[in-house]
Order: sequence, then structure tokens, then C-alpha cells
Amino acid sequence: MEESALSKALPGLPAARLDMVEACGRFAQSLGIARSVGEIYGLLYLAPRPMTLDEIAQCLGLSKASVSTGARQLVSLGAARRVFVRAARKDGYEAVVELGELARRAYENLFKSRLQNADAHMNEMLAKIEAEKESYSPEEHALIVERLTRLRAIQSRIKMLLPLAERIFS
Amino acid sequence: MEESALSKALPGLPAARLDMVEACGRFAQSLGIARSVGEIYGLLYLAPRPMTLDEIAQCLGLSKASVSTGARQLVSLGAARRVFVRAARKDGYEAVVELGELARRAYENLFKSRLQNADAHMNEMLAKIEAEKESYSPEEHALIVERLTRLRAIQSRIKMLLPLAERIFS
DNA sequence: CGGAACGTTCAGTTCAAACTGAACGAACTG
DNA sequence: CAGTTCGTTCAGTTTGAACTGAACGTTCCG
Repeated sequence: MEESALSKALPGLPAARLDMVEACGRFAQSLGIARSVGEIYGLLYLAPRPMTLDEIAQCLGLSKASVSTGARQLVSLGAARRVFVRAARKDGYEAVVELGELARRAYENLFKSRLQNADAHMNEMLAKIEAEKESYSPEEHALIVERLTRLRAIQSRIKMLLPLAERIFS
Repeated sequence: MEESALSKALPGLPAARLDMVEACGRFAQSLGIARSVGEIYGLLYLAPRPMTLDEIAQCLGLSKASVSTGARQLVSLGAARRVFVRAARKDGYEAVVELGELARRAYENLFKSRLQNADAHMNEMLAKIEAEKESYSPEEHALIVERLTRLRAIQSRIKMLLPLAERIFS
């Protein structure tokens, strides 16, 4: 059985938790977030109690500095909470398990606003086309307008699906 | 009025086409594709006729090598076609305007398969948990199972939406 | 059968993001 | 009030992706 790089580095973690760390790392990366941030979340997600910066750093083989910024990112994303651990008298981090709100915000920011931008941008482009009509041949102008119109059709089609998508979060 | 870096570099292109280049560049980047690949597509999308590697390279201020690999990527994605231009006796590229098939494949590859992977992975993790049950305390074991079950619930919720999403492409 | 022109490939460079080590301020302890 | 321990910040390093220039093979033309 082949072992991953992580599992070699961190013999202390049970296999299941390591799996979770790796899966979340990959997922984060596919979302354009730093892999380490996802790994931290994966570690926290199955942690029986809040973990301190140093614990996280040791478990994942990261520097405390990286974990500090990574955990900060998670908190600002709403995917982790910072809690004060009485017993150890230091801060700890725990995963936010209810991801509904997080998903909703991601949808709003990454999708909805982007689509609205695209809409405005499309109108702007059509205006520019008319403004500089003389720099195209008639056929070229027609072609461009046709292509842009086609794009606009796709846009409105997607827009029709938005309310449907919103229903996911309910 | 402020001019972008691209427009300075490429005074030959009309503003509307430049807008398209930039928009597609940004969009590609947000999808994790190289910006230049998106720019090439944006350029081709409003081109009145197929463009050669050299034309594209000059328009976008890229090297022929970059355009060669970029265009190859577009073709392998199904977003561009390679056509032989008789008049010039060389290859040209044109944008694939019907993006339905492309979107469908993206959905299949990036989403559906990922979700199925996640499903398999989840079962594997639950199996591992049971296999190494002795390395957890009872409460810890219960917590992990609860967390994983929660994840599984989210997964199946998303899975219920899949047929709905498929209806988009019809 | 030379010789262009074209497209691809490859080694090297550039550049930005991620990570680290070290220094710093703050809070607590004895 | 000295001395820890924490968490953050910052400058410097590392790393990987994107891009380039140059070399290469191929095709087509004279």
C-alpha cells in the first residue's frame, strides 16, 4: 500500500483524518484557495476539540506563521471559529460545521455578482460596437453583433436558472 | 479615459474586440485556465475569419510558442477548431460558438465525476473509521461518525439537484 | 533536390503566490 | 517587574506555472 507524502510526515494522525485533510486540501485548491487552508479545515472538521496554532502546525507540517494566516482566512470566510481554550489558556480553532451560510455567500459573491457584471459589460460592448461602426465592414459588423447577441442569449438563459439555484439554500 | 495595458500594446484592435479579449481572459483565469488561453478565445470569438498563429500572436502580444500551446488547449477543450486556410496555405483557428457541448462536458468532468469521487471516498473513510475504531475514544468515534454523516447528507442533497442541473442542457 | 515557411517542442527565464524564520507587541505568571 | 508564552507581521526564500527564444522536423514550393 502506497503512502502519501503527508502520511509519512505525520504518523500521529489516524488514516481517516488524514484522508479528510487531503480531500479538503484538494477541494480548496480546486476552488482557488490555498491548499494549506483547506487542509487546516479538514483537520479541524474531525477534531474532537478546538486545536491551537501549534497543534495544527505540527499535525500538518506547516510553520506557525502559515497556520496563523490560514486560520485567519478560514475565520474571515466563516468556515472556522476562534475560541478561547480555558484549560490551556490560549486560542483554539474549531471548524464551522454548518456550511449553508458559507455556501450562500460564495454563491452570491462568485456567481450572482459575476453574472450581473457580465450583463453590464455586454451592454457596454454593444454600445461600443455601434460607436465604432465605421471601423468594421458591414459583414463584419453584422457578424460581431450576431455573436454578441448569441452570448446575451446564453446569459439570460443562465439568469432564468438563478431563482432555481437559490432554492438550493432553503 | 484610462487605457488598459493590452490596448496600449495592440492599437490595431477595435475597442469592442479588445474588451472581449480581456473579459474572456479574466473569465478563463477565474476557471483556473491560463489567462492567455481565454484571451485567444476572446479574440477568435469576434474574428470575421480564422486567424493564424502569427496573427493571434501579434494581436495579443504573445510569442508564437505560447499561442501554439494555447490554441492546442482550446482545441482539446472543444472551444476552438483548426481549419486549413486555402488562400494562405496555412492552418487557422476559429472559435467554436456553440458552447453547449463544452458546458455539458465541463459539467460532467468538473462536477459530476467529482461528486461521484466524493461519494466513493466518503464510504472509504467510513470504512477506515470502523477499521481503526480502537484508536479513538468512544466519544471521539461518535463525533467523527456524526460529522461524516453530516457531510454525506450534504452530498446526497446536492445529488438530488443533479437531474435538475442536467435539465439546463436541453 | 535545396530552401522557405510553418507548427511544435524544449530548456531557460520570469513572476507571483505560498511558505518560512525571525522579530515584535501583548498578555499572563511567578 | 523580569520572564514566558502566544499570536501576528514582515522580509526573504521557495516553488510552480506561464511565457519566451531557439532549435527541430515537416511540408510545400520553385
